[in-house]
Amino acid sequence: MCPRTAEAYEAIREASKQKIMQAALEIFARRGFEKSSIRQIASHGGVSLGLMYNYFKSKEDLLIAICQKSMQDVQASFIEADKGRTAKEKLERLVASSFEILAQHRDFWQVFYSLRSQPGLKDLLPESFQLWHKSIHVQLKTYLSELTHPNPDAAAWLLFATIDGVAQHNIWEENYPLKAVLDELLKTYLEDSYAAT
Amino acid sequence: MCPRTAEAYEAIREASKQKIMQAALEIFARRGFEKSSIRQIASHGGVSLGLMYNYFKSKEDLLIAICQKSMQDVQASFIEADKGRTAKEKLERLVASSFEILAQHRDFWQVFYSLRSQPGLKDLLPESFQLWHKSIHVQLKTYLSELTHPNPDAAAWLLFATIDGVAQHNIWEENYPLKAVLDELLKTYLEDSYAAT
Amino acid sequence: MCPRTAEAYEAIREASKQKIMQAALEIFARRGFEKSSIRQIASHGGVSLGLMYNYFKSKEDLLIAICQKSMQDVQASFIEADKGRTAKEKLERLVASSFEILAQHRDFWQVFYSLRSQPGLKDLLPESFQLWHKSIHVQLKTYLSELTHPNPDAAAWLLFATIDGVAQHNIWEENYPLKAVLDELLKTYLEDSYAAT
Amino acid sequence: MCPRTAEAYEAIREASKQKIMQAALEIFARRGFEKSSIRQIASHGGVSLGLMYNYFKSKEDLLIAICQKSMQDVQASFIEADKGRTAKEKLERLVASSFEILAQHRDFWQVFYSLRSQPGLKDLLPESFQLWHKSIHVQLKTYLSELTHPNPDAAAWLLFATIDGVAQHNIWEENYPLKAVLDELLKTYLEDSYAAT
DNA sequence: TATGAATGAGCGTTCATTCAT
DNA sequence: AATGAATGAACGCTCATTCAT
Repeated sequence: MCPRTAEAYEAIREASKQKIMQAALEIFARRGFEKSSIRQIASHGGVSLGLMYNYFKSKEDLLIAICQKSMQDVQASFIEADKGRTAKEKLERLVASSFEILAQHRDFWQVFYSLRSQPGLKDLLPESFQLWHKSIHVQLKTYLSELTHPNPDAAAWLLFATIDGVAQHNIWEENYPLKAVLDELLKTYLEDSYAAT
Repeated sequence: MCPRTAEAYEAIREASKQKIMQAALEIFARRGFEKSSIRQIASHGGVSLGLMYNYFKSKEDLLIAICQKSMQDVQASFIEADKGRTAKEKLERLVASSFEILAQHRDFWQVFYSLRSQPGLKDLLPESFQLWHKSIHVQLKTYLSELTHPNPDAAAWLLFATIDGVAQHNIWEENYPLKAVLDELLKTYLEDSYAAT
Repeated sequence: MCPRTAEAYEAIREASKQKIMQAALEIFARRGFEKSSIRQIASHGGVSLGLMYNYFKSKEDLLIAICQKSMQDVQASFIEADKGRTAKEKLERLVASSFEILAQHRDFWQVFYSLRSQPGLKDLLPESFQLWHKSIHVQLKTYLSELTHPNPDAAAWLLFATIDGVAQHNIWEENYPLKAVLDELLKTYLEDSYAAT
Repeated sequence: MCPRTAEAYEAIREASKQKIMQAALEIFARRGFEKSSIRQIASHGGVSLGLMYNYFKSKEDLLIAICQKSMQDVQASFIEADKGRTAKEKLERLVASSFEILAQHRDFWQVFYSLRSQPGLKDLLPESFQLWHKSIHVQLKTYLSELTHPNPDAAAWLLFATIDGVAQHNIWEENYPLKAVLDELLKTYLEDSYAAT
């Protein structure tokens, strides 16, 4: 009753995995990790309850898998952003692409921000998130150094916090004036007034 | 007909209430609202499981009571901050006092930020939080207008996001260079260069 | 702070006891024994939670006390009914007084009937209820014998069941045509047709 | 892709459902609905605590399911009873079948009567029970009309109360002389003396 | 591979009861 | 005599997880 050609197995496995992860991401974003049940995810993904455990050890394991996959996408986008010529252009690109990524992966960011503020869950994704945080700070610091900012380290932290804050306000607040705020952000941080101060 | 006096009972009640609220705040901050159980809170507070229900209708009611109490403290501090003479001084005080409050009420802010990012929980505290959000934006906008900022609305959103972002990074990140970042923040937003641009 | 003349104590005790029993009877009738809480009863009676335990060992003990007191009232009324001259008159009086008692002690009967059908609770009031059941049957059988009923034992059971059934329908059913049914009852059981059959 | 067939699952489901319903009926009858706990039912049925919730939304839902199933059986028996030729025969059959049903579904009737007398629970089964009550009265009234009873409405209420009362006494009283009482009942209500009076 | 019935630890909550005052 | 704060066993219920098929 269930013969399969061997070569089809891997494709089926991958398809099921993706289906489950996509369903889980949507449910996690909509209801939060704690309040999402495995049943809801399975039902939303159109698979059986037990199938999930063929691919993921546990609910937390599923969350980790989703985060790692999404982080890869995000990282890829960031690397793309680094291709500007001048430091100013790079910074502009970085900001612009950050918010494009935010729009494209809204569900993931929703989940990401709620994970980051939930103390218990932060420890689940220890390495990647911490490393990523650091790397963003370093990247920003580099750009600001190239722009001859007098205090690139503190300014990089500040800019990072600003981007983070805007991103979150944009997610939680409806009708957030994102464009105006980003314009203001670039004006504030990219005025070539550093030499003057 | 010789029970305790009414005042004695009131004192006992108030003490127990505070003990429970304090214990709950610590547990909520440490583990998140959803993952905190009544049993953990009771145990941490050194009271029995059922005592909470003498004072709070439910776990959610307890959360609301905690938030309202903490919000009062926070509001009081903010009002204090408004006593500067010039707009610049007011803004400086607002930023300074915000982070003093953050340090003094770390647990509450931890809980606040995790509530705000959890989809379901945002609706629990609808009025006060939303109003507060708005009022901060308005206050910042007023200060920036007084400082003749060319685009006070967008700048107020931006500044708000920055403060929010710094606050969160300061909470999640150990050894966050808060002082340097705040200096940079004030330098960035309080340069009296608005007239010039 | 709480001096009392010794002679007043007993009066106070009795008054409190009655207040509690009356409150409990009303609550039990309205919500059923299981769903009534000690808190509700104390609150309804205007006394403190703990006072009840000065007078009654437990919730069940309170129930028993109420039933015993009410049964005494009921018994007294029944004895009164036995004062007719002829058997026919006695039977008429018994029926009439039964339903008067029912109307006067509605709350008790409500409780009584719900107790009787609740298996666990039947055992709480073991003697009085059983004895009372038997004595009613005997009394009815005597009357019917005097009326030369050919099968007084079965008829007494039947009449008892009828009275019981009418009483319950009258309690649960709104707008129950009690008067018409009782007329019919008397007509059915008191037709002097026994000699004929 | 080789799970059990859909029919196999359905059979398993039905078996478990029946097991739970049967266990619940027995426990409800023995201890009353309120005093019966899900744990007792599960234990008595030899299944796990949570299994009930795979099949029934709640404890109340389980009760409703049990009542509906039992009511169907009861209704079927009543319809059978209506097949007599004369009104007298129909009435005889109705009474006879009522008490056969009572004997066959003793647990259900125990539960039914305790539900009916418990104030809060009466509202749980609103439609079917109320309708059924009415329909019995109507049916009895019809038979009595056909028997040219001078006051069929009151007599129908009376007969209904009698049947109800006998049924309950038969349930609560051990060694109840049911046969004799029923004979007496039929004699009382089926004497063809209506024309004479 | 895929299914979903079954489990049971743990949750929020209630409430009869105790006891220091 | 009277109070009500405090207790904790037990409740109905949820849900991540297991496993026979």
